[in-house]
Amino acid sequence: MLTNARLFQQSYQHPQSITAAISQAKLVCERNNVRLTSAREEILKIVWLNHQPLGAYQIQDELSKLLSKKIAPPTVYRALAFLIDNGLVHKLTSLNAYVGCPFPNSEHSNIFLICKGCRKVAEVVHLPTNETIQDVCSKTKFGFDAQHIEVFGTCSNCSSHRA
Amino acid sequence: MLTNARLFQQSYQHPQSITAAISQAKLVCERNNVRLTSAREEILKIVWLNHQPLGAYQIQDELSKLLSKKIAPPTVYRALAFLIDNGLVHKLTSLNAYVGCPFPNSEHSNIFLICKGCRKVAEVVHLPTNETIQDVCSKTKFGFDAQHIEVFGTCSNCSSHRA
DNA sequence: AAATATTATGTTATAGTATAACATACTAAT
DNA sequence: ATTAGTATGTTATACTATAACATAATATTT
Repeated sequence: MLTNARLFQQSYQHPQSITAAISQAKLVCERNNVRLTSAREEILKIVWLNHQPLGAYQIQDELSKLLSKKIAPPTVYRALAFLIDNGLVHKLTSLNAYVGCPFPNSEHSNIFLICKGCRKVAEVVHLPTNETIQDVCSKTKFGFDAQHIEVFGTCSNCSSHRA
Repeated sequence: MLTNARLFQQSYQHPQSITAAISQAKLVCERNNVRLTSAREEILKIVWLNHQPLGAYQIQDELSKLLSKKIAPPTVYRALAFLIDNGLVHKLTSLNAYVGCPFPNSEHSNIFLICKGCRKVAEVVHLPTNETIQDVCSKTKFGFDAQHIEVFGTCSNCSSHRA
């Protein structure tokens, strides 16, 4: 099982993870033969710098501050669409918010653990869950394309602190 | 495994399922000690009459036609919130659309099979998937509250017709 | 290097989704 | 009959996202 669930721990401060994420993003873009432009890179950084998923208009504000100029929504949405297409960012549909993908290279099942306490979100790759979903699809003769799983609850840090 | 996936079949025309859904809804509301008012009941019918998930503003239009008067968004959203709270309707967050729950009485895992061809959505209750998700939660010490699973693909009817 | 094609961004306007706030009406329980 | 609680009507507005068209940057061909 592959996960970044340790980000739920207070001590976890994603050490050099942003720079690692950016260099990995560069590799992904090279492989996909697409361009990681500065706007896209800045937005990826902004998403990564925040432990909580960000809304598009929060990203707009951050980018606007960073560049000291007005940014219009299409700029943000276009960059997000690009990042999502290339597996670098995910949209959490129940929150209308966006998070950086911690393992853009792996095939993944997109399980998101969303903490109601701290609002942080961890992603998990879990093959057994993929298999059970495949089982559901075969039983219903449903041709599988993609899945999106959001799990709501309380992370370990929040449950120990607010116990 | 509990599912209404047969609605994907063209022949499936939910026979008396709307009236069954309404009477079941009445039981649920009685049990929960809440009121299924006429606005709520009409909206539940509207959602049930459509095989495809409906957006809130589509529901608004339908209700407006049905009652021959203007309906404002809060009326729809309040009824939807009520129906969702009582497990009678689900929101598909990736579509911003709403569907009737075929088995409001059962504890369920909320797996939605969303067909890209006909846009119909089936719901599935599948305990093994629940168990794998529980496993993910215990491994990450994440206190489980709820889950929402959306699976995208092509239903049997669409894949046989467009093969 | 210049011309062209392709891709990305800026800009304005608007579409689509959802809720706040307050007034009124209905229902249930004294 | 009065009151408390719940539900609905109404208006305005907030939040989320995209269409459409102009401009700029990059890549490709000549």
